[in-house]
Amino acid sequence: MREFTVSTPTATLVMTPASVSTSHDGGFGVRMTFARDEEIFAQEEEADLIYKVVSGAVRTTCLMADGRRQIGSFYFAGDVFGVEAGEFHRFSAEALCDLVVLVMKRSLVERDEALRTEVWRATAQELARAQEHLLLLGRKTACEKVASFIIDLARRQGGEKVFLPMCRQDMADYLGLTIETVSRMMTQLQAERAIALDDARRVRIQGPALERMASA
Amino acid sequence: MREFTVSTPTATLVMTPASVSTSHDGGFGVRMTFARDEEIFAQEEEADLIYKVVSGAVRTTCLMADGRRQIGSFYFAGDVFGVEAGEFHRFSAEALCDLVVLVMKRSLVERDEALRTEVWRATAQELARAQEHLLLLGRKTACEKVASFIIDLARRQGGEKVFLPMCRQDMADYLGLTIETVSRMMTQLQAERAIALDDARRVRIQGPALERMASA
DNA sequence: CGACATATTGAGTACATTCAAAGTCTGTGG
DNA sequence: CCACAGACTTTGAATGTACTCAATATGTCG
Repeated sequence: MREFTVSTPTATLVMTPASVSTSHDGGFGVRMTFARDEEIFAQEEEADLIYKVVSGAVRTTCLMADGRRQIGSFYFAGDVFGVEAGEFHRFSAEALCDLVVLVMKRSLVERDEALRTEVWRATAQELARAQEHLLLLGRKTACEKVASFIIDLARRQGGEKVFLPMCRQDMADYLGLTIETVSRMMTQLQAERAIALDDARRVRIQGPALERMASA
Repeated sequence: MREFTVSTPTATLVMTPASVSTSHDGGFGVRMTFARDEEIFAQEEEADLIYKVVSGAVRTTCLMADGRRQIGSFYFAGDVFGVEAGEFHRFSAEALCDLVVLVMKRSLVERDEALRTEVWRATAQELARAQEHLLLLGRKTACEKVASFIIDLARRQGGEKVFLPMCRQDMADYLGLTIETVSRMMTQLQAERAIALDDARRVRIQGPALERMASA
């Protein structure tokens, strides 16, 4: 169906003394960088590390045997990801674009009071996001899904101008749609003057029309 | 669209000395009971309590302005629910059937080491469930949704015989379908000898056929 | 038994999909 | 600077899965 560059995280892991920081920024330890589409961890892989985005963006995806794909979430600067209830990752994580993260051993996080609190907050926040996502997937129309998605990104980026760091396929796999449908809805939102497109990835929200179409 | 009996929790809150237990069972404090379809907490209500099911079952639901409904999760004996990242509940919670829960103040949980750990584990587990639910809603067919749902319940109940404590409307709102489609899929699964129905709520899983249809 | 809620079945429709083609953007090399 | 290749996006036409509306069946409780 689609292909992914499967390169090992270690291939780009920077472990020079200069790249290792031991405190600040929540106490997360090692800095790592990934190129666009590189895998950070794989589905079914052991989950002994916890990550925090410094810059760039991440998607987590679940791939079914026949190639169907669901994106669980997108993560941006400041977001924590990779937290699991069990021993293994249930989704894989990939860099949406060039990425810098801080990485910490799960066992260390569990021992440190402040880190544990931070990770707990992040987990609860992620659950809230997932629940919002459930409503979107289960009960919203294609148009509402796309509108909600743009509004969500706008909130996270804090402005009327929204940059979409992901391709249409990623949007589709997040929204439970096809690329064609996403594209059609973008066109429709433009026609209805809810958004304007500078190019495929640069959206401007035009007044309150989009909010109305999202049925938040 | 549909109606709910909106009665206050306090109406059935048992606060006699006999019903108050202070420890055991994870340290959750006060015992409360709810009748079928009673509301435990409401969407947008302040989230200052955390709950644990003793017996019975719970559904959490999000209601849109136009009546569309999404069920976030079902909770059974031993499950913790009502945990929020923010100050308010984003879903409401209702008793699926006669229900007994243990209730504890959120502020107390946050102060107690053992409780905090238990609640954290429950939150991470709930996130994992929600992610599985995302895949189901976003990428599975109606038939796969119903098959997966029955298998999930079977795992939680631990056996070939599955009891569905919820009505078809609740199943539909969990699976992002209509009652008619759920009903048709139940009939289809029967026709294909994946399940047998003793009555609408008593399902027997017939060998490995159902697993195959779930595309887990 | 009759009344009401819940569940199933049937027929026609609609929304999103599939398959196909055309258009746009980006980067590379001449 | 322009031409070309490849990836991504948009548009078009036909199809199909799940939905809506309607009727019937089953179950439960007075």
